[in-house]
Amino acid sequence: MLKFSKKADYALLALQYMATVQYGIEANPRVVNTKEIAEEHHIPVELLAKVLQTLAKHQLIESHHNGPKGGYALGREPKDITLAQVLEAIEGPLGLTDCCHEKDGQSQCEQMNRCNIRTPLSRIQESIFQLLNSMSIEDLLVEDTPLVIVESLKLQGVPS
Amino acid sequence: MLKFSKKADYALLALQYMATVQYGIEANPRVVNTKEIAEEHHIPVELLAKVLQTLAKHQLIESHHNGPKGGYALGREPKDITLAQVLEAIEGPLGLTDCCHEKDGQSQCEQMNRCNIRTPLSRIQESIFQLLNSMSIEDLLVEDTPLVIVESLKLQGVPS
DNA sequence: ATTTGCTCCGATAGTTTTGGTCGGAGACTT
DNA sequence: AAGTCTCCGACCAAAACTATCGGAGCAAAT
Ligand code: SF4
Ligand code: SF4
Repeated sequence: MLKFSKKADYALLALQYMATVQYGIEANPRVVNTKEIAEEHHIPVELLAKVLQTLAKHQLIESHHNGPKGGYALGREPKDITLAQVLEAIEGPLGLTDCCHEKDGQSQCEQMNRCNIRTPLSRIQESIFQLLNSMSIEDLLVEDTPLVIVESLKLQGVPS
Repeated sequence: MLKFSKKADYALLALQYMATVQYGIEANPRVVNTKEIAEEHHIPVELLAKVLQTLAKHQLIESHHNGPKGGYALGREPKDITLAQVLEAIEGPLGLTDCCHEKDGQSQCEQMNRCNIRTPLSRIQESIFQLLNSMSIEDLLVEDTPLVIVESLKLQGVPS
């Protein structure tokens, strides 16, 4: 739990790659095909294909099925594609708990009536969502990404 | 993905309940047994039992196996039990990606070498972790929890 | 016009995770 | 000694995730 799925990971990888091609330092705007991305990152081709299809269906990328020169390209500028959008495209609407976006009656959680942790959790949920929404593909676009782990980034003072 | 498991949910529910009993407004310090919590919240008894065992093993609660009057009680004060601790107790160490706490070589992710999204993602991971660590059981302890959804809490300005 | 290389879509296996169950051993109270 | 309780490990079923396959359609190159 609380972990990205492989598909989400692949999606981000692919988007980052496409963004680099189109908007990177050595910008070379062109469409890229599935196989290219897959081989570049050692991702199973067919699975990546389906991920890209899903992204296309959600308007995040555009498919150019133009025979041999077909492929995909970003649908908008990198900064207009937030991580939250990507994640929601890949794995339905995201929610920490079963209860958080329930429209009709209590279809899901049996203990909703007796539940005292719902509000605090939905608050956390909201925070995470905003965090994910505040980052875009552009933020992944740093060339020469250092592989060191950020050991202690400034804690952005969560109010107690 | 990016969702609490039932077990984690049950754990929080149970901890909240125990905290209420011991530290709530009508404080009535006593040990509570598994069945009581389960019936109170309509949780399968045996599953909750295992969750509680796990929590006990991680020192978050104390087991008092004293025959008929046995049960569990919090091991520390509610404010000293953070959500991150609970989650890690229930589902191993939490990490958004497969790559984030790898000690030895690249056991997991095959595309780690070509990966340009690792650093940004680990930053997000870190933010979420700190968020989870900044909330404790005490924060779940509000009596009469309002069921309204918090619409817009302060976004803690992620530095660009 | 035919071939080629691509996207697209649905269906389908294999595997892992999760949710939930069972039964026995140990410990304390009565 | 009997009865309840926790404890612990093993077990099972269902769902989700990962990955694979096969075929249809389309546009450019030949
Ligand atoms: S137990 Fe509470 S927080 Fe968890 S899913 Fe049910 S209503 Fe939501
Ligand atoms: S693709 Fe990159 S971010 Fe994802 S698990 Fe692998 S190394 Fe980590």
